[in-house]
Order: sequence, then C-alpha cells, then structure tokens
Amino acid sequence: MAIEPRQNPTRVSCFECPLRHMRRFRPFSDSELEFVSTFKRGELLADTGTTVLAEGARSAHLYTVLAGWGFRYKILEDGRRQILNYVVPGDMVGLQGAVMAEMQHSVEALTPMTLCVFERSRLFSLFELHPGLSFDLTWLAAREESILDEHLLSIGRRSALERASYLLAFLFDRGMSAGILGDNHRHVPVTQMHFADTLGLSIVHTNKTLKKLADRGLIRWRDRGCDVLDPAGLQDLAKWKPEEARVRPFI
Amino acid sequence: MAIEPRQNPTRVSCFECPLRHMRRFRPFSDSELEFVSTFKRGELLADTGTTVLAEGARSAHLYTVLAGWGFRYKILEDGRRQILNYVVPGDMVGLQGAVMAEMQHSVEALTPMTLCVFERSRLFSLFELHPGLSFDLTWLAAREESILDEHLLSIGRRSALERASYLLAFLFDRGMSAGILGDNHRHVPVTQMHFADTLGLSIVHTNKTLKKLADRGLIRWRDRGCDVLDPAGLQDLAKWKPEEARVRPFI
DNA sequence: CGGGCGGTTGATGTCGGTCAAGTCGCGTGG
DNA sequence: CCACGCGACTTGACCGACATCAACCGCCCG
Repeated sequence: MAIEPRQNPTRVSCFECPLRHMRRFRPFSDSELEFVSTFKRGELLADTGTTVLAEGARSAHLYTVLAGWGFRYKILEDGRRQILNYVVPGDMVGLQGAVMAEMQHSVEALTPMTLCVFERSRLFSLFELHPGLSFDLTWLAAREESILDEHLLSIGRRSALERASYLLAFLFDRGMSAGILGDNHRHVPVTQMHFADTLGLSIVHTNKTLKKLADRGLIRWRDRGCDVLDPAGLQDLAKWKPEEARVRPFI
Repeated sequence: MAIEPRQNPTRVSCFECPLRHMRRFRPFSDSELEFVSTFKRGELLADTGTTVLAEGARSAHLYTVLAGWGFRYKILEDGRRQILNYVVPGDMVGLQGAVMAEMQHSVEALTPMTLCVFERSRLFSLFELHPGLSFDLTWLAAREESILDEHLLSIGRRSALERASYLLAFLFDRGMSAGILGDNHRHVPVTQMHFADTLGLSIVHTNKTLKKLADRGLIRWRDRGCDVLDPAGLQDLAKWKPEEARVRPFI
C-alpha cells in the first residue's frame, strides 16, 4: 500500500534542470537560480501507486514535480475517497505542510514521478532573500485555489456528463501545457476509478457516463487511461474554457 | 442586484485597527505596521447583498475584511450558482485578481461589511520589503486551499445530512474564531438558499435536510439565519474537527 | 393591503447508487 | 503451459436520494 519512495542517488543540478528551459516557465535570475540550487536537497523517485506525502505527516520537505503525474486526495474514516486535484511537472506539493502544522491531504503517484526535494526549514530564507520567488509561491497557491474553485463549481452544480467532460478537458489542458501527454499527445493516465473519486460519483455510474462520451467519439479508453480525441468538444459540453497559457512561475 | 459599494469617508488608521489587538492575530513589527498603513487606501462599506468583487473584473484593489460576513461564489452561464467559501474578518479577498489577470469568482456581502482597501500595484513592494508579510500572504493562500480541499471532500463524498452538518460546524467555527457570531454567540447569518448553493443541493432538499437537524435540536432557524445549538453534535455527525486555533497572520 | 422573500411540505419523477455478473488482459505460480 | 487471481472496464436490474413541481404560510416593508 504505502510503499516508501526512494531517493535518487544521482542528484541533478538546478542549472541543468530540464524544466527550466521550457518557454512556459519564467526565467530565473542568476541569484535566484543559485539560491534554489542550495535550497534543493535531492530528488525523489516515486513509482506508480506510491504515496509521496501522507495526510497528518509533518514532513521536513517540500517538493516540486519534475516529471510524471500525481494526485492529491483526502479520505473519510470509512474509506470514502475524494481526489482534490492532479499534479504535473512544475507544480509544487507540500506547501501546506510547510506553512501549516501538518499535511491535510495525501499525494500519490499516478505514473512514475520525479520530484525535487527542498528543505522546509530554509523556506523562510527564501522569503527573506528572494521577493520574486516569494511572489511566485503566492502565485502558485492562488492558482491552485482558482482550480479548486472550478472543481467545486463542477462537483456542486454540473451534471455527471458535464462534470466528466470538464475533468477530461481540464486534464487534457494540464497535461498539454506540461508536455506530458502520452502517445500522440492525447493520452491521460487516469483510470475510471480515479475519475469516479474526482467527480464524486460511483464507479458504475462513472463508467456509464464516460461510455457516452466514448460513444460520441470524444474519448477512447486504452491502456489504463484515456485518449482525449476531441478536447474542444469536451470543453463545449462542460461549458468551460481553460485559462489562456502564459508564462508561469516555477520553483 | 449589483449595487455599487461606497467608500468610507472616515478612514481609520491601521494603528488603531480594532482587529490588530485581537489575540488570535500575530502582532506586527513597527516597520510592518508602517508599511501596511501606507499600503492601505481606504475603507469600503458594503451593504447586505452588495457585490464586492465581480468575476472577470480586473480590480486595482485588494481587500482585507474588517467586519461582517461575505461569501465567494461562481455561476454557470445558465445561472446555476456554487458558493465556494465564506469570508470573515481577517480574511483577504481579491488576491487571485492581484496575482492572476482577472477575478475568477465574485464576492458578495452576507451582512453589512467593512473592508480595508489596498493598492494592488504596491503588492510587489510588499514582497520586496517585508518577508514576514509575504510569508503571511502565502500562509493565507495555503489555508484557503486547505479549506477548499475539505469542502470538496464534503460535496464529493458526504451525504446531504453530513454535508449540512459539516457546513454548519464549519461556519460556527469560523464565526466563533472571528468573534462575529450574533446573539448569544451562536447566530450564523446564512439563509437556506445559501446553504443549498454551498452544499450543491436544491433548496427543497436542503430545507428537508436542515429540518432534520432542527428536529434533533442541533440548530434553530430564526431571523434569516440559523442558531447553532450543538456544534459538537454537528461535528460528530459530519465526522469533522476544526483546526485547533492558533495565532494566525492578518494583513 | 399586496407583493416579495424566506421557509415548509407533499406528490411525483429521475439521476445516480447499489448489487450482481461477466469480460478482457496480464502477471504469477503450479 | 495453463489455471488462477486480480485489476480495469462493462452491463443490466433494481432502488433510493435528491430534484422538480406546486402549493402554502408568515413576516416585513412599501
């Protein structure tokens, strides 16, 4: 169940961080890059199904996703699970734990993941030394908040079909802008069980709902995941538009 | 509908800010207090039902709630509304608009509200000059995120009765720690319509669900709002515990 | 005194849950 | 090599939680 993730023996320097060079991330100043390099403690590799962070933990670390898909979730005592959001490269996880006393949710790997490990105790010096990076942290938190707002609207007020369409369009958008969509740039590695737990529906009903979308040619199930064939059609069904892409921060 | 809020002619200095002296807020250093004083532009009074911030707006301002209750919400094209969260004194609103391009949600006053108005353009100098306040902003954003997480869990996975109990316990907790519960410190100024739009239920079913709670003596409806008679009982029903109170930031 | 808002209630319908099987592909071990 | 089990996906029958429709009450306020 809760497999221990393992440290990567070969640390990769921030200077040659593969994400750093992507156009969609804002460039760092030299001093910022240098700071982040010392802030970084190492890398963490997590296999599919691994628990990266557990609810209730008081982790000494903070992470940025470098590769792979993961998801954040909470569970009720009796096992009912709600997936809160998905994480992709460039996203930060564990900020809550760094800022509050302990983690209020868990994070699990959906595919093999690589995470950049930061020292939580040095977080405050980031605020002291780098206003730009501090602003970025706030930016990331505000953006997460606005995503959660939309999810709440979705679960609270959209029908099952709209909800499913929204989630698919959303995942496609996130995967696309992170450049991690599988074969043909349309594969999303999320099972129907994950869909059910994100949408607040039962697996059976989720299946029937997704089947409708598949019958209409919007998606196709394959290989423990889903090919998004018609993102625009999904957006229309959901009455939702993604934020237009712009340069975003990344720490 | 969208009544224009009005500026308060009599600005109150931050030095004598009534919230500042409450034990639950962290104290400011002299230089922080001085900075915030210059950051502050004035005060805004909003009557019940007023729209304080509108989705899509590119507001030049940022606010901290000084008095009263409000709520954040989103609406779908066809009018379906989802209330995302409630705001009470000490909460910041409009940070999203300051950090992203435009507001992704609206804010409306539930009771007459007083808000402290800040100049959005000076936000970056806050990051440059005051690491402590920057950290506080991130803290506030992370806390909002963890509240939204819990709401998602609630709407997605709790039954109608559990959801309603959770929301009541939650509102009681927030009102209590902000010291703004009405008569006998148990009155929450939220109508059944607001409950419905927060819980993702119809008004009729919300009414029937809340009636059950009233019949069990947990709450009582009165005066366009609700008296919370047994917060502990509600928490038990919802299987939820509030975060333990600790000193929190406030800008 | 009339109308609007908030709350209440019953009748009826439907969306989505639960139960129960069954298929398919894959990895494991006899 | 095949039996077995398991995880992901399907499908049909049935049921219940919640939505919708339609009244109606009480209160406040113009």
